Amino acid sequence: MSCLTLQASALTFPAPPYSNTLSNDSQDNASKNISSISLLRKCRTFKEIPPIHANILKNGHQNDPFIVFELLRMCSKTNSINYAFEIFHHIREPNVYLYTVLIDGVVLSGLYLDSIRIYCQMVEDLILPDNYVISSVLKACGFQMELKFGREIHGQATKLGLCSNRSVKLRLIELYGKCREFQDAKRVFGEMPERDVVAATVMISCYSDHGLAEKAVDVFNLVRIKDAVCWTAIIDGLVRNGEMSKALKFFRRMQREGVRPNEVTCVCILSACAQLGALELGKWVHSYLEMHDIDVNHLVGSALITMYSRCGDIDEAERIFNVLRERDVTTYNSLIMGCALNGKSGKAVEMFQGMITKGIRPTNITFIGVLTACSHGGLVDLAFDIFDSMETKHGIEPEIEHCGCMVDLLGRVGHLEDAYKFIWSMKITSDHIIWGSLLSACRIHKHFDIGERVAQVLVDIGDADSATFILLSNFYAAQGKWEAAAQARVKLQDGGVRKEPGCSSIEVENEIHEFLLGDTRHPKREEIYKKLEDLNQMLRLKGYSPDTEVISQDIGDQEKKWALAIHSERLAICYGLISTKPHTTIRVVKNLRVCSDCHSAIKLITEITGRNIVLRDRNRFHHFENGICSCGDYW
DNA sequence: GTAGGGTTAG
Repeated sequence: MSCLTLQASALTFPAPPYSNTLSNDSQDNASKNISSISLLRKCRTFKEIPPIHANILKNGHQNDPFIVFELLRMCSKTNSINYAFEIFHHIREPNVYLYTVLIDGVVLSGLYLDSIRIYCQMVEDLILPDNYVISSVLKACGFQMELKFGREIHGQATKLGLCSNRSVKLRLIELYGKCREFQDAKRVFGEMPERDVVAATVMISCYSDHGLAEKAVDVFNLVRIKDAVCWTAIIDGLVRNGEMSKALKFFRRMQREGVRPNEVTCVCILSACAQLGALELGKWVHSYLEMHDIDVNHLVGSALITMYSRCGDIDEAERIFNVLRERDVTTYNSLIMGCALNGKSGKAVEMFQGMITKGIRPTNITFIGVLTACSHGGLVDLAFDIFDSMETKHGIEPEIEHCGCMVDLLGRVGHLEDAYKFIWSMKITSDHIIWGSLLSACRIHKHFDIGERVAQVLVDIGDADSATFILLSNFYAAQGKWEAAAQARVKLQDGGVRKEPGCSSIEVENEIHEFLLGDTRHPKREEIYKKLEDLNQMLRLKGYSPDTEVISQDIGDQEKKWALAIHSERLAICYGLISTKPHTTIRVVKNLRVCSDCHSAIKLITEITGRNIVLRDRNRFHHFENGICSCGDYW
């Protein structure tokens, strides 16, 4: 057997320091064994384990494989893998059961390479693998994407006659699926006696992981009796591939077919609601959780907080946070980012400081949240303090996203030269996103000299995407350099990259209605455009005149005014005005940044109609009320 | 007397 391509170097197995007096077979010892085992099985936290372990040592049971098995199992269940290693090192002759339970624990801790090494050690010790240990090590190979070694294990399993085992087959499908070897995954899937719902679920999530949502749906359709987990896998796959409407359709179908969603299903649907800004559906899921007594653990809690905060209801997000039974870093991350997006910078910083005081360790995501908050709130000094503390106090190396927050912040407050220097001083390589963010700030602050330098860098680094060409085009257009602007547009088309069209959506009676620029596809288009015309007249009476500078194409003034008036967010707002009750809040989600002209127009629209309007754009929330926006015209 | 099916925040 040649499985030693990976060295068993990380782990050594010292000789046992204990004397090897095995317990005798007396009735007394047997009952002690059973009581240790049942005690261990009752453990819920790690701190209960050492006293029992001490007792086992005292009674000389440290070499009883059944007791040690239970000890190791409890260590991995209570997330104490180092203690498990310690125990394992002292076992004289570990058998396949003990190796398996250790490998499982190591896999659970995410130490996939270590678990593979332990398996190698086992084979070196001439212990014959069984289907359980093969399944365990295959799981490690899948998560580590260790295809070559995984194939070797597959070969060993075939020689040992273990490949007919269902668990082994499931793990093989998972291994090949995670490694994008779908031919092999399908071959094993086809060998399964029936179209197995669990195997199908594995296939579905692997296809979804690799962006192959259609293939995932094909597999899903093959399954005759679909359970909640299988439904959840396809819904989650669609959500993660950006197919929100399809995901919601599957969710409705799931309920029509009488399959009860579980808490994981709810997390996935809440994530879809958060991305769509579908508050009504999100609320429905929330009440569903309450009605069906589904446990709101920290993941469900985080999903609820994210849903409410991304739908603009930050008060409800805070309320959920406050009543949660368990709060961990994920719940904090969700609310910190929620506060940041909703313009509550102070609250976000307060939460961040609070979690540190409570001893909860922040993650890289926490810093993206709190730095975004600083950026949106213009808190320069505080942002630098926090940014510097990442490495010095928290041992987290800043990534490009964190640097991006800093550049965004310096750009917003008009410190453009500082931002420029900051990018050059970064330890990590800059990208077109960070330079693009600075270019955008240069355009807003009309700092064309720095902008020209930034534009040159962007052209030089040559990894520009469609958004970059649009930024460049808009930058030149803002200076009236129409030819350069047009050239950037030509490059955009030459590169075969298309501009992401501006799209706004609004949820009315549980339906999501989407609008593009000048969209005329909606069944109520006539009423919508009539409303738009009425509003335009009222806007003119209020002294509003369109700021045509924001339109960067070289077209006539009259055309520019029209192009602004039919921006997708205005169409969505008009649909909201005609289809919802007076005084209710209108909530619109836009995929791009709102332009300054629409921003001014919407402020006036809240004055004219007496409605509150909540607009979520690509970067943040704008809560419009009585002619004022929560962003303080600073975004 | 030792043992597991798949799905989860940003």
